Amino acid sequence: MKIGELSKKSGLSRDTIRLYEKNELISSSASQSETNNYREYSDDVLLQLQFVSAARTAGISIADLRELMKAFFDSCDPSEAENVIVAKIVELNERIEEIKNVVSFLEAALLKVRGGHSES
Amino acid sequence: MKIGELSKKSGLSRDTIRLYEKNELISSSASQSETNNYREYSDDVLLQLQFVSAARTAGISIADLRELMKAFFDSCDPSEAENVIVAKIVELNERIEEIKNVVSFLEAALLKVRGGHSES
DNA sequence: CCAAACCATGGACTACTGTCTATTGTTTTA
DNA sequence: TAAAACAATAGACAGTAGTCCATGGTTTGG
Repeated sequence: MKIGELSKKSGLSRDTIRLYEKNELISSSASQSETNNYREYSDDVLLQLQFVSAARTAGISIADLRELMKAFFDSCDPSEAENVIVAKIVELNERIEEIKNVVSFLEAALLKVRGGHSES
Repeated sequence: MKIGELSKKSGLSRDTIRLYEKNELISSSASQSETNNYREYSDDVLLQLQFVSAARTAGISIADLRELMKAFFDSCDPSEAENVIVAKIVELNERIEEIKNVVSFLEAALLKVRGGHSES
């Protein structure tokens, strides 16, 4: 498919898709036609974009995603790929804990706001 | 305390502290001295900075933190403050779920990388 | 056929965060 | 008292992420 269709299906703008491609998060091939330089995207790219989109929402940087996507698709060395992925899982679990801490703090603050004016 | 001490205790740079103050995440008072315009920070500000720091690490934006800090300290209307805090808790829990989804995806990818070449 | 819709490219631009620098003034300390 | 350390301010700067625009080429539908 061409970028317009990919844009519609992924919900990402053309510009964003091109940005991701420039950063090697996805790849494309040249169009069949010899007369233009349109890019052709496979269905797999749509799946990849869906993952990338979710990961970006979760706060994973483009640079980190490049590493991940490379590990998924380009790695000649499986153990290298494994290391990258495991490291990212660890990091994300840490982030979950951080967010949980913030949530705990907010819940405590909520109790105070709701009524606990016992001190001072 | 003055900004140097606050910087040491919080682990944030003077510049970052000033940035946060400009964005109303913390506040300070004028120094006792009449001859300078140094700012004076209370111990509470240190606690606030520790929260802010954790929240920034967890990916909460300065703009959102301004709303939260305002809800904590400046709100004349407790139910308004409550709404802001509850909304943020909901949002953070959603973010946790998003990150968990990404982790699940990565774990599945790990299985594939580790050996599961059964299909295709 | 021709206009509308599509595509690629490059660069400008925005917003956000944070750092660094220069300047100037104040306090501390040796 | 003089140097060193500290402070405030403003503006420049850098990196990240994404959008917008201008240009020019291509495809498609009426």
